[in-house]
Amino acid sequence: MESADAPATPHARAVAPRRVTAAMVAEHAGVSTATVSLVANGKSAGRVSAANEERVRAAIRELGYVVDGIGSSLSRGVSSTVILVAPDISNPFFARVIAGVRAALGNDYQLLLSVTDAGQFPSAAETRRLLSLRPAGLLVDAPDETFLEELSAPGPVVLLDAPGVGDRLPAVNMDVEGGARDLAAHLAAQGHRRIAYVDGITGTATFALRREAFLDEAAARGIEVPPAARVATTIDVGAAAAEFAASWAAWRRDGITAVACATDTHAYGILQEARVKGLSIPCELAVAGFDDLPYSQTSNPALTSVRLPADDLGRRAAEQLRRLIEGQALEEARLTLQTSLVVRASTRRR
Amino acid sequence: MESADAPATPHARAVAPRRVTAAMVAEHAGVSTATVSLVANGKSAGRVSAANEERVRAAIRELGYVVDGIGSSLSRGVSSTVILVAPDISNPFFARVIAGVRAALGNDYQLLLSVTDAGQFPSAAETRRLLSLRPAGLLVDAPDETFLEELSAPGPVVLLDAPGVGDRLPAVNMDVEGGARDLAAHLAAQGHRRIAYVDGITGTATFALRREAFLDEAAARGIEVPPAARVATTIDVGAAAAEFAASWAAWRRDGITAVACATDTHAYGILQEARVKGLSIPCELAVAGFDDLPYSQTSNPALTSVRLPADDLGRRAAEQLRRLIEGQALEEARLTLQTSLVVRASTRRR
DNA sequence: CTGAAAGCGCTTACAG
DNA sequence: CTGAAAGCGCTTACAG
Repeated sequence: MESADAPATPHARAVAPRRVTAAMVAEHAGVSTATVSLVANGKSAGRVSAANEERVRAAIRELGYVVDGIGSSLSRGVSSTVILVAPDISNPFFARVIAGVRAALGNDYQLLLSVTDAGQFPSAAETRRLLSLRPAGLLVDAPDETFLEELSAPGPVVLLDAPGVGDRLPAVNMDVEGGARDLAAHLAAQGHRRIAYVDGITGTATFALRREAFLDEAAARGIEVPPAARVATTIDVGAAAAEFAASWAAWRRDGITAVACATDTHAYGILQEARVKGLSIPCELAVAGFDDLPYSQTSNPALTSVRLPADDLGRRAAEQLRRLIEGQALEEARLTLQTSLVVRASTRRR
Repeated sequence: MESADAPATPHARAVAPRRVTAAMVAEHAGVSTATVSLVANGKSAGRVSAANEERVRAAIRELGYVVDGIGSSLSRGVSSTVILVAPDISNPFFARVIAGVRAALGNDYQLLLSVTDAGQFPSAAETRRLLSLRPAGLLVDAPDETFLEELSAPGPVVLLDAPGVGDRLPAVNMDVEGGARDLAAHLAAQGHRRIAYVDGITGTATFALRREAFLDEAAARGIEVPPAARVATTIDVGAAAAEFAASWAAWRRDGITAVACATDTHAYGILQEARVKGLSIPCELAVAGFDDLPYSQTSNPALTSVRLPADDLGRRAAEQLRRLIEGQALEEARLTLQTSLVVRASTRRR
């Protein structure tokens, strides 16, 4: 666009200078672009003389050269981007998952998130466009089967939090089942015999697993969860509070003494509304959740919760993906991380 | 890598087939890749015969061709990716901002998020790598001056929620100042004369603005906010609750009758702890926040809050960015969106 | 309306 | 150790 005979402005203007290319670096250093590429990518060991190496480094520094991601990707056939596809971004749990992913990816890969509206997944068309960016790998959080079917990614994929979904793909899951059973056992030990269960309303696999395991273990320990005491709301404090406000009178009559929730967020809603009703917790009503969000330590009363290893989930998934990207075989294609029940004041009667 | 004489498998295998290129489509349709490019990019009007157009479309369909983002970007000099850089992902407010951005971007641009740990911004090196992906444009949420200084993006940039920061860049802000003044006026009208202020602890510009405007308007209306009643915590329910628990006795002695918070999240903490202490809200203590998160409608009592137009913030910023990307001039480089005070039970004494 | 060809910036066998 | 050259997949003047 600019005329070619305009005087070359080296790095006089700090603002939006002409893009610095490997060719410019090469000329500046008096070497070929091949040498520049080797040095810039840290592949120079034993292949570039110390003198040239130093020259190239100096030129890179002076000109402020950064390897162009697009050119590099086209040439190598793949970018160094890892895309994390996730349906639920506004979740403190998810923020910690991301932190884990970033830690494992380090500086070698660029993490980008593709998110849609709450609970949604990208459409097939969106996914294809994502893949056309040639990501080095894909991380897919809490996917549904439909999404996985139309995914058919050509490269490495690792699922996170996808119990029972996409069985042929590598995945990192959490033992929510074990956590659910621990919780049921704990409530049984505290003497509860009739319990309510507040579920999530999305069809995410992990919720079904939490519920089924809880109900199963509860039944095995002589706890009843009457059909009228099984409800579901969106993952929202207010929605859970409203549901509890509407249900509590009947539940009380029915002899309910504890509420187990599919997420801590639901539990916060129960706590809030129980306080409004003047219920003493845990004496009149015990409350427990899943996730062990940070706030569960400071809520009043502190919330008993099944601790899910969010950071680890992200970290391990990213580690697996790296192995795949780097062509290594996975020792175990599907990992399941431990969970643990954290008992706090909201259920501790003793 | 594979030997060239391997039999071409057309679309027999659904799983990870060979990447379909424009050249393959061209051959299939009996045209040149130039024609394929024109059709695939919707630039065929008046430049491709109806017959060829149809042939190409058929071939695209049959082969499942998708324009390669990398090749396309390299050729055009820019990708169709918009990168949203944000320091605070786990925030319900931010989820709505993203929804607005997505709505405005539509299918023309691919939105990718670059996030770091809470409150952090990408390092200069990370940013350079981001830019090497040649994004069509950059959206930067709640930036600090340092980040903007080292940014120096070559392409279009629009800031969101960056009051008083990066004055030379286009931005979309919200009139938090007006909202803060409305809130102070409302509390004055309700008869409060001594108020506490709970601030955020990050140095984000919007918080400083909220606080200064509130304090200024409060002073103008004869309200005192004693130094001992100005505190700051992280944006966390538990942290705010703990702060209130520690401060309330002194505040009460000091005659404090209301607490204004920099975010609704802070306010939730105050509400929680006030309930624990058995305070009647709003009679003994009025509480208000900023953001008007969804939960503020259903909290008990419902929370008075300064409503910030999150969707609009995202939408308008993305619209501005699109104009910039498409080479149009901005009518107004810096927009300020209206805010409004939503009065609810937590402050309505009347 | 159409296609051959140049070029985007890089990486990587390959020959020396 | 080094560089010339091919090639990644696409877009876009350009000539016809």
